[in-house]
Amino acid sequence: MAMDTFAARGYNNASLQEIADRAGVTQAGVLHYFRSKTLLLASVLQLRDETDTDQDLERPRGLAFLHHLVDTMRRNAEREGIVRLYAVLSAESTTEGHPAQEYFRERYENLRSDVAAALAEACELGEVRADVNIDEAANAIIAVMDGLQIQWLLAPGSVDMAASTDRVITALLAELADKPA
Amino acid sequence: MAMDTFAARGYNNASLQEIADRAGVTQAGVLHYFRSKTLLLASVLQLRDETDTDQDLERPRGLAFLHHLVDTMRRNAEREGIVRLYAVLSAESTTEGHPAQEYFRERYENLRSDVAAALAEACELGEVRADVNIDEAANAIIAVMDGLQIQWLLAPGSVDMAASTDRVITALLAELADKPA
DNA sequence: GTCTATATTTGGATAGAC
DNA sequence: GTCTATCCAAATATAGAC
Repeated sequence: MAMDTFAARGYNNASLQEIADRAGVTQAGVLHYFRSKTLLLASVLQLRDETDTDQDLERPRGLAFLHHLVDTMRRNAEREGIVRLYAVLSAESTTEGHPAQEYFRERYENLRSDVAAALAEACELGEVRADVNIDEAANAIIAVMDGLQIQWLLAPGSVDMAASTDRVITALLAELADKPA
Repeated sequence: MAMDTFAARGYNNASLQEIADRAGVTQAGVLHYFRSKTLLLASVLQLRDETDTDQDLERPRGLAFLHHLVDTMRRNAEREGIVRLYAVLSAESTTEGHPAQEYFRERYENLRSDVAAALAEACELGEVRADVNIDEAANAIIAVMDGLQIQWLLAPGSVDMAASTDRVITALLAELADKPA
């Protein structure tokens, strides 16, 4: 599977040869199916999205969504491949002309609005105001998950991804609920 | 300068040719100086460390250290190159056999103990107990900075790195100060 | 549809001239 | 010390046989 190779090596350093070997076909065979390495990457990302969205049929709201994020981190501690895939590709995508740049830009945009909405719901702020505090907190929650994954990949024993994520969410919620009072 | 090329392309995708062009020498000239691409990367990372440590002669303690982290994020918003260098290389380093893997492992280890110490000092917990909460919070603070950088590189207008970092630190401190009471 | 063979380019690295 | 020239390996991609 191509996904495993991209996960192990990133995009730039992954060769079609290695991907082909792992899939049990020739390098030319891979290119016959996907027309280029870039399109192969796009297919891998699309496949992962479809697999993931099949699991969460309905997006939970408010606190439930935030707890769902913590659960995902807990599950991720058992899926090193997927964690590395996203960690490496998202950072790689910030380089000039990377083929996954648009993908990750959109991905983060969606994540930001989802998390911000969940935070607002959890605080019962409704949609009254587009509070800048909410956006800052949403960005921070997404960031902490991404950053923890890198630390965890390098030193799994020193990082509890779910616990640290939960701590940040709890702390931020306390602040958000406090201040407007 | 090699740093700029690694920052723009990451390690894998950066070619000695491009580095040489930017430095105004030939590709062979670069390899004469640094014996291999791997050693060149090591030199770049070492140079950056020396440059940075010249600035902070003495490590501040407690709250001052945490505020220093926020200041660094504020400064980083004006140094896209350095931000990208670390964001891309640290994620790349989690792949198999990456030459910067040991460097980042140590770097995070040091960061974790520095931030944990600062948190303990800020809460006046002294060194009484190696509280697991402190470590979770320290990991989270480091993580939020790393994650924010990736989001910021992809969408600078949507992310205030310093503000989000400050928010997380403040929120976590409030929690830490609360609970043991 | 998957293979073999090959074209084409590019990468890192070395040898030796100046 | 930096250059030119070159080597070798690896990568993406294409053409055409089966």
